[in-house]
Amino acid sequence: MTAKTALKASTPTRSQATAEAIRAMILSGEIERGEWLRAQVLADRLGVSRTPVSEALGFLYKEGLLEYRVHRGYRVKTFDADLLLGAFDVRLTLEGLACRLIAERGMSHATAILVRDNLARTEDILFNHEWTPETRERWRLANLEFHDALLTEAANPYLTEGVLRTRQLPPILNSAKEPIDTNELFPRLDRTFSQQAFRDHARVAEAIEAGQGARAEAMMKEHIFTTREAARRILTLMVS
Amino acid sequence: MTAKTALKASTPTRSQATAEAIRAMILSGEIERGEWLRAQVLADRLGVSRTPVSEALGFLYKEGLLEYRVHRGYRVKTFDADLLLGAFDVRLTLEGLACRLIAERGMSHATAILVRDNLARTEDILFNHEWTPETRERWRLANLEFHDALLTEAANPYLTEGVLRTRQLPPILNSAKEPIDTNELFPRLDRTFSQQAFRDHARVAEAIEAGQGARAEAMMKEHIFTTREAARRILTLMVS
DNA sequence: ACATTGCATGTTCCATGCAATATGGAATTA
DNA sequence: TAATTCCATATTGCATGGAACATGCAATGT
Repeated sequence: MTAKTALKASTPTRSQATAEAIRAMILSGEIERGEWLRAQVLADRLGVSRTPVSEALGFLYKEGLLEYRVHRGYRVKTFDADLLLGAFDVRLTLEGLACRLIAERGMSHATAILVRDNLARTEDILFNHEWTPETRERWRLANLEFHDALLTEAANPYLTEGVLRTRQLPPILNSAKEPIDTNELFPRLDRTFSQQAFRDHARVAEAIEAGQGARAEAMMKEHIFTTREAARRILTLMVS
Repeated sequence: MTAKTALKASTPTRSQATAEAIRAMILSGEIERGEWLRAQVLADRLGVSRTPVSEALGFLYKEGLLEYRVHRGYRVKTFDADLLLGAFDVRLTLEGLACRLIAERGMSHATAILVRDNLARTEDILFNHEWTPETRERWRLANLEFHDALLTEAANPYLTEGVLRTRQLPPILNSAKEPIDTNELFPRLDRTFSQQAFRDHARVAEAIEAGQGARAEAMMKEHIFTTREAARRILTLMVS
């Protein structure tokens, strides 16, 4: 455990800063799954009182990151394969819906530009550079940007919120003491996966621009389904 | 404003009881849309301190019922037609997914019994009784029970949570000072709508029991789409 | 041995006082 | 008059102490 960590002052309230700090602790594995979170301990560690800690925990609870028991407090949610796969089911359904809606109602010019640029950058990363942890991270961020751009374009808070919730689980999965580095395990497979993902993205974008709603939806669902299967394989790896 | 209201002691903590009390105030129209919620006022009215009120407001905010501004507080979220229709888009997609998953993996015996019983009761309500506000309310509860049974059977917290969020909006819609009583406006239309909903339910159940995933999904989506269109008509009624 | 009851302990839950700040209008200026 | 600055005020945000309560263990009884 690190000593008293200073909170970023960039967030307007201590509660929000505290929530982000605790979230980071969970995702980094500093706080383990199933561990009870004591308010006083967190408050001391973060240099705030128990009040903003309590608010932050409630916030993360509503986000689905923690579980709660009256007069016992909060702890990092534990989950099994069914829960993880279920999260992917919801996610692919909702992101598929987003693509169809965008295709049917048309994409804004700004998003169209962003998506095209994103695809060009992603292609460059994948095919003009060596596959190192650094390029892999750049690819991961570009990948996220693509999905976020479409979510934003869909302009549906319920859809966005639902997707964001399902995204919490996979990072927790990797927050184990010995996170699984797929790139180290299967560098070629990992790169092939990324290239396939890029081609999926391109086809989704093509379908949207052509106004092919059903195709855009199906393609996005298939795209995320691939990730779902990968997650399942990793999960079985961890269990065995 | 009523005098100091005693909170139900049935909930384990004051915060939760307070959240439910405030939710009821919003849905009953006692608190109007766009109105700022002052913590001290609510605390006095409910006979608690500001702490549980604050927690309750944060809770309802995360549920999507309120909006929040730093150092200003919370107020009942205002919404437009796009947001409401978007909520229905998400809801029909997710409940459709639930039906498909259940059809594919098979329904538990307990749920099968419950669904069959629910359909029998609903049919009785609709075809063997006069259409009064009282029977209408009984139908509404039976209708809700059907949807909840399938949500429970799907056993996917992300799906359930997403649907519950979308359900918050329509009640707010009716929380205006002069709620729209569709039954009073169009009693025949209202009953016809309910009967159509019943037949939809029956077909969904039939498809699920037959293991027809795609049909179950499509039928549930169509079923909720009908409600979506009704909501849209009501909304235009309110604006004009 | 096993179940049940009572209790000590640690933690959450809540009340309250003070500090921080967003806001609306008065005072000021061009 | 219109725009701008400044400030009083109301309200939230936060800290802290004490009440309430779940839990695990020891004592007691069957």
